[in-house]
Amino acid sequence: MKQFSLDLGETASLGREARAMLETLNEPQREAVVACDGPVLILAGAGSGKTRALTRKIAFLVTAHKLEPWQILAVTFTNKAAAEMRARCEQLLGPRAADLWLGTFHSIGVRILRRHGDLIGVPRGFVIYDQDDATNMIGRCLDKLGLDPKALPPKGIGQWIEAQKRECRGPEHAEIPLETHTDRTNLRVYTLYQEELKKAGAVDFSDLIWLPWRLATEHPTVAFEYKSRWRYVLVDEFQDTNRAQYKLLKAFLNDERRICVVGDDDQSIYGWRGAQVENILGFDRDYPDARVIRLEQNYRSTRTILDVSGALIAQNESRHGKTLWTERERGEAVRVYPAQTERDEAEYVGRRIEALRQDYSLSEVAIFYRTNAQSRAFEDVLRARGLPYRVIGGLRFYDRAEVKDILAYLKVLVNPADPISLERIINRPTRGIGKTTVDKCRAEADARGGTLWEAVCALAREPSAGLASKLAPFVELVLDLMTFAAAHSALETALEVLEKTSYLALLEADRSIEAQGRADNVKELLGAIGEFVERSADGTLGAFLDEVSLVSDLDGANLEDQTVSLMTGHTAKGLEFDVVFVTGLEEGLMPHFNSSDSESAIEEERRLTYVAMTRARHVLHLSHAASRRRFGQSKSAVPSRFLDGLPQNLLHQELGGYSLPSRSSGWGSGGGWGGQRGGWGGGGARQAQRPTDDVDAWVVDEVPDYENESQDASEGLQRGSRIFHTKFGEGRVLEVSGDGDKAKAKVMFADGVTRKMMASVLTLI
DNA sequence: TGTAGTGTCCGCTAA
DNA sequence: GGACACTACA
Repeated sequence: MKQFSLDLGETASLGREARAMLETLNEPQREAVVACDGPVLILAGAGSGKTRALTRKIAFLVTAHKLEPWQILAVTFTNKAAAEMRARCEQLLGPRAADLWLGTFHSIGVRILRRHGDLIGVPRGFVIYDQDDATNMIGRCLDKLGLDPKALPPKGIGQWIEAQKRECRGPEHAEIPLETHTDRTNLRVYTLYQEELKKAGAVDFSDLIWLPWRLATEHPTVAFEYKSRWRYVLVDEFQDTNRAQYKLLKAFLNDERRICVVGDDDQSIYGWRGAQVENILGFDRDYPDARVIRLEQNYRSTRTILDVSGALIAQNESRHGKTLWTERERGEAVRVYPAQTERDEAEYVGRRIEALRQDYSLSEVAIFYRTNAQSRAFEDVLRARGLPYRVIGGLRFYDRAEVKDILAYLKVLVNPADPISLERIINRPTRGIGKTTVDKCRAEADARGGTLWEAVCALAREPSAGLASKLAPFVELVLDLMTFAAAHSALETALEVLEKTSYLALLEADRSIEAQGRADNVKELLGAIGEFVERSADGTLGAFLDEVSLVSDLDGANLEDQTVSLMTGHTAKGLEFDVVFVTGLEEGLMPHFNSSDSESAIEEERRLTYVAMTRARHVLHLSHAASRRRFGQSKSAVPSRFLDGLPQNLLHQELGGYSLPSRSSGWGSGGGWGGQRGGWGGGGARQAQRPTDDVDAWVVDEVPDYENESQDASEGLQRGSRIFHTKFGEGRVLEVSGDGDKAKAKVMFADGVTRKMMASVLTLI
């Protein structure tokens, strides 16, 4: 076999093409590219050019070591990252890059299962269940077992099952915990759940990881095939892999052990979904001969941003520890804005964006927050100021009811055994098949031991059952669509579904704003299908469904156009922007309430904050609010502990609305920020103050109520008032009864129908 | 069987 | 503030 090892000193003997792959790299990057003959761990700090090193390495393997692209497996965290890496490899290697095995763990899992899944009872045409579908399925299982879903929330059981699958433990596995009664019940559900999934021809997200592992361990021929194929394995964002993913990698790794993992323990932010920092912290235990390379030169941020974020992450106890440095300029101070309310915070962000607009493109501005719900205030302000923005994440496009409806139709056409999708569409749009009928169909399916679809077909053919008149047309519809789908493209099929079900027509006939939005979403889905058919070599329905099952929040977001980006810190991982706002730096939010119980959870929150801060190239803003609306109520908040201990000389304290209401000036002036955690004293000119201890004393009831200002129709509503209703549109009040919260109004709407409803759902116009 | 209204619970991050 | 379950009524 060809000599695989190359020392740095030997690079002179490389061909011109291979040498080019080493150009303009710094020393550690070059070392990372060249180290090819055994396990390699690259500890890559934020902005240290790891994607650059990875793509160069792939190209180096092809040009210097003459590996075929299909002999290289590269695993990324998101589809977007995979697409970017493929594009960059194409620049280096040309069309050869198309043959690389490059994708997320989940997409590679799908690929393997599609090819060999039948060996472990996964049919070729399986569908992928998202968390929603899986939860529904668990609900069905509880039903069958006669268990009460209120006492045993399906979501919780789902998490338990997911935890087992993360350890590659099937229901029969010896190490399943059985200590408590809950464990034992969960196992009963898990067992049935797996059976039902099998019957349905479906797999869930975690199955996409652990079933391929099972394939490899139970079927040596399969393992052998991939072991001989993949001569080099690269893994990005290794700090966020879970145990099953690591096991999967090892199961397909051959004796040459040519694996290169890249990650940053300081950026591990997915512990809550099973990521094992230990994978990266203990990599050199698993592979004692692993070469460890550190990339510590940062090319992204100013020195100030680096120093401030570095001071934050240095407070974590459990970390490899590394010091990022840069040759870049000192840059501007990090601005800290103490806001009064979340509205005030959003206004500040809006003002700053307008000021910075001269120097930076809006596509280079990002607002980060801890929870998706926080986007609202920013959206309101940006909209009011006419600043274009885009929210990434939150309610995902493919999670919207109308989109899921259409996808459910398509899933049933591919795999009618899928009961979750079938139940979703059986009465949508309404065709008189209600719960009672569906229950009868379920019972029939159980009695015959077959699938729900078989039961529906059988009952449709049996007039004596009394359900046939409702079911027969539905069965005929689905059968027609199946025939159609077999001979047409994914896009044509989707159009046919909409046509035959009148789904879109019904939405368009409904004049309400919601229905219009839903109709738009359906059309957007059609656009996505059309785009997929054009782009993909395999434009089948099945391929499309696979893809949409695995889209992440970032996928499809066009970050280039002239809009401000809003997203959570989690979604921001791997991205960078010139101007960054890290918002909501308050105790309870960042760190989040649910993480306050353990030091390790706090450390993860700190890493999340660190990730958010290190996205910034030039200008970084940190902000917090004295009070924030949660669940419709104002709640007071103190600045996050993460603000303490930042180097004061690198911060610029903005004057903000964060101040005590005048009537309670008893806290005195100046020095009020000393606090128990320290670090905030000293700023004599600072206007903002906070109470040192008694948080509950914080006065919030004077916070202006922006949300409900001049909108509540329950006051001022009278006979003859013109009103607006989100569903029925404009109307005129005929009669008002009751008062206050309980006031009701009789309204004549534009469609000529009179309706009686709560006054609180109406808006005066 | 479907719909609107009401009550209740719950709340983070996500492929 | 929203998702969901339950109830009253058409």
